[in-house]
Amino acid sequence: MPGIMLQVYQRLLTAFGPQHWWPGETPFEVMVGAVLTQNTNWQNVERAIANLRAADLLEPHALYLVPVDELEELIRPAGYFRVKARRLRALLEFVEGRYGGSLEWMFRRGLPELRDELLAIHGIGPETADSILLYAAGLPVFVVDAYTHRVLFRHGWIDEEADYHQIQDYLQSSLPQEAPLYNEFHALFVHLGKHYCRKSRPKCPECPLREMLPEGGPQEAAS
DNA sequence: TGCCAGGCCGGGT
DNA sequence: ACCCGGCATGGC
Repeated sequence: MPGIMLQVYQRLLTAFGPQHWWPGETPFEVMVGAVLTQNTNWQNVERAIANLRAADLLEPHALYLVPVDELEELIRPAGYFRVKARRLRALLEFVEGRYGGSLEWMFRRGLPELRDELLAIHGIGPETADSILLYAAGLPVFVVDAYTHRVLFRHGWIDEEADYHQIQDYLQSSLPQEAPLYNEFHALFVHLGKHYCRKSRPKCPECPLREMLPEGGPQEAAS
């Protein structure tokens, strides 16, 4: 009998199909997107990325040479643009200073050292670090986000107060440790969270996981 | 038209 | 240790 999370994965995959989800055309674009999407709609991030692409700046050394105030204007559509410009600077200075601007060299560092290095950068928290590790470097790290938390909590599979690493451990210990699986599963969580397991007005009756809800419906958030 | 979106940091208790 | 405000744009 397969684990519950494997069953969830199978159901979502059957219902939605493979997402082939890759949040960028290159590893560097993925890295930039990971910072820009912090608490922000992906659609806004795409506008900011489009600005960077139009300016031919989707490359570590080129972007590193851009002054913060210019960077701010380029990424303005992504929101929190002053904060994010500085977070991107911190990341770029790290890549430049520590790895000579080479993501190849950076990714060669591997787990768990690279994760620790990323977390030490100002403005890079667990989700941003893990997005870079999974989607840019292809390393087997499950990305936990607000959608993941909500889906797992509403079905009673985790506590509402479960922190990032508890949720990550739960998923990684329930699944084969394979990057392609984590990649696809995370994308399926996002799709589910956006269209069915939404924050307000969830569509549980039509959700592919409806039969896996606890007795009496989804867990409600504590008041 | 308000509410929300793929977080993270820093300051106050 | 915990809680909370700040950060900002654009779509539904």
